[in-house]
Amino acid sequence: MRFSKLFGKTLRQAPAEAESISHQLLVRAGMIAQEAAGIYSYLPLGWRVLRKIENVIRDEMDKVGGQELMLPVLQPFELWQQSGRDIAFGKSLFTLTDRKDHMLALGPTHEEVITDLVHRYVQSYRELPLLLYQIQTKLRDEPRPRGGLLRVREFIMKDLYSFDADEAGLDESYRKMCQAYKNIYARLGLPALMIEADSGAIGGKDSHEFMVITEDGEDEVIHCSSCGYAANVEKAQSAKSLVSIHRSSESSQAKAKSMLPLEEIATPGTKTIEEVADFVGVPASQTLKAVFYFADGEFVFVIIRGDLEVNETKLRNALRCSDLRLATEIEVIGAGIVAGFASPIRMKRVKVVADDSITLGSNFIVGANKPGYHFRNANYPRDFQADLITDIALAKPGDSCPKCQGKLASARGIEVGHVFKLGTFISEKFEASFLDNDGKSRPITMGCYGIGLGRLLAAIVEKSHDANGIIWPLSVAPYQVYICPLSLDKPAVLPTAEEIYQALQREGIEVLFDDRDDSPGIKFNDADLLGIPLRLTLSPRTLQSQSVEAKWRAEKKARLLPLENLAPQVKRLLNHEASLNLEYHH
RNA sequence: CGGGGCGUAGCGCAGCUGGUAGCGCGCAGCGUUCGGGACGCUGAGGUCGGAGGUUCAAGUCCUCUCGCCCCGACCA
Repeated sequence: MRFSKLFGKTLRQAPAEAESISHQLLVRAGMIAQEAAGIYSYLPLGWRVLRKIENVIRDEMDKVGGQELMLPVLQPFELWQQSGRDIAFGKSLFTLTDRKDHMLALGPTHEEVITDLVHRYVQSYRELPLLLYQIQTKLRDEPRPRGGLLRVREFIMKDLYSFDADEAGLDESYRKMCQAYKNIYARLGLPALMIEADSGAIGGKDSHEFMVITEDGEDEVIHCSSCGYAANVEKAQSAKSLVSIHRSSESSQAKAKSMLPLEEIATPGTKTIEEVADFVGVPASQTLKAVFYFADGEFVFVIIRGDLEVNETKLRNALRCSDLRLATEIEVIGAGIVAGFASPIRMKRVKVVADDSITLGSNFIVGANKPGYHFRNANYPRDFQADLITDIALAKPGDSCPKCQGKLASARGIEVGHVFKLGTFISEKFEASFLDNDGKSRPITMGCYGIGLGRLLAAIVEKSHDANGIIWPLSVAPYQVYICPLSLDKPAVLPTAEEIYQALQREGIEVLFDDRDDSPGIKFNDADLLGIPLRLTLSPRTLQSQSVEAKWRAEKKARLLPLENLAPQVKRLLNHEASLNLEYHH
């Protein structure tokens, strides 16, 4: 490609709205252009990168036996009603009506369509397992697109669905897919961490996300440096026992003995946990905190140890509700609760959900549901009950690791892949079943596996750039070589560059030829901004010694290559680099 | 949906207490330059996001509206 003919323009300054590094660099390099919030065009350079990423993914999917197909973007709305996910997706689902007033959804994902399809084709266990995938545009009306390509409303995604006869089969498909994902990230030069993830209120049992740790990421990852435990904060656990060894070895009888009689104490003007704890003279972990929610319209009293925070994702899952919001103070009062002195002990009957932390301690301070009063020595279950006791606490940096008691830390990450064990939830809704070898009908066990291509592209830029621009790994670079002739008006420069351009292309090398009559500064800066891996510079100076200068984008130093037989030399350099990368990753 | 910010030339911005729009980059032409964003001269490009209002007069003041960005809520 001749630079002078390339559609797209490099910018010295990024648009003001570009905040994240990847957004700035991709726009400045002329790779993407914004159309509306969360809607982008890929310009020729960006599209070349995207197609390369796509081919790496396709290659790895095919290697594990995936079969590529193409499902429709327009989906009958009935399919979403059938799975019940029209409600779960809510407003994120783009819908429209056709000329006959028939409602259609623009596919945000394709479990419904593919399960409906598989249900019509698969009858026997002999046809399983099955791995079907597509690489296609997805549409989601995200409440808040952000960060350039990091979160958008229209994006290209590879989604694969696995269909197995049983859990064991699913486990095997899941394992294969995780390995394939790791291969993909390795080939793209992307350090991705596999972490435990939340699978949502109607998801299956296991779910993992692949995270690239970077400041511009929008997810929070909680991880332990001593044992490698890592999870999305939505899912992460932390050890809640404050004096773990002592307390876990304590018998329940000893605990019962240590319970003191419940006692009402005056705590005037103490509304917050800090005020109460200070007033009474105990740590926050010796108090109980009450928080109030509406879950699908039902008032819920949530109780948790005073030093912990509620993890709303966990709470939503525990309640199996789709809509969860904090109750307003007026609603709390309306439920007969004395705000600031709320108590599970002295109140009218409402649903109570407790964090399991309340079972780990004893003799807590808790509200008395009476203005200006708290109880001392509240103990579960002696003094109050709960409808549900489970882990609903938010893990925080500094907490103890649930696996090894090491210290947890927090980091920001970009989710570059998400895999789920769906189980039979969706196949049952669509009656996607098969006959096993005993002639019995059983639902197909499903898994789904997604990678967003644009986000992957952005993540690569986030992780691989310097002050001058992008540094593409060879595997996805829009071009492999950048030919940079200087002083075009001097004899031999342009004709020689032209010859090299032709010769490299004959070797099958992808070349961007900077044939513009511009100053060296402009050319070098653009070459750096675009991030083409190998730059070949020729000028009257290098031609004097019958050579060109070769420089890797990622390196400082350059070397001279003789003009004689240049193309095979460049080919060898590129092959060597490619093999180094593979070795490094495997 | 809550909070904050911003819409003036392709991009980055200036334009105060109202007086009829400017700078840098980029773009076009000519000339001089040519190893890390060179220089001179000439030139093209704007219904100041939109609608309504106040005023002799609105980019500037008022009302409404649309769009974009950030934080949060939300998020298979």
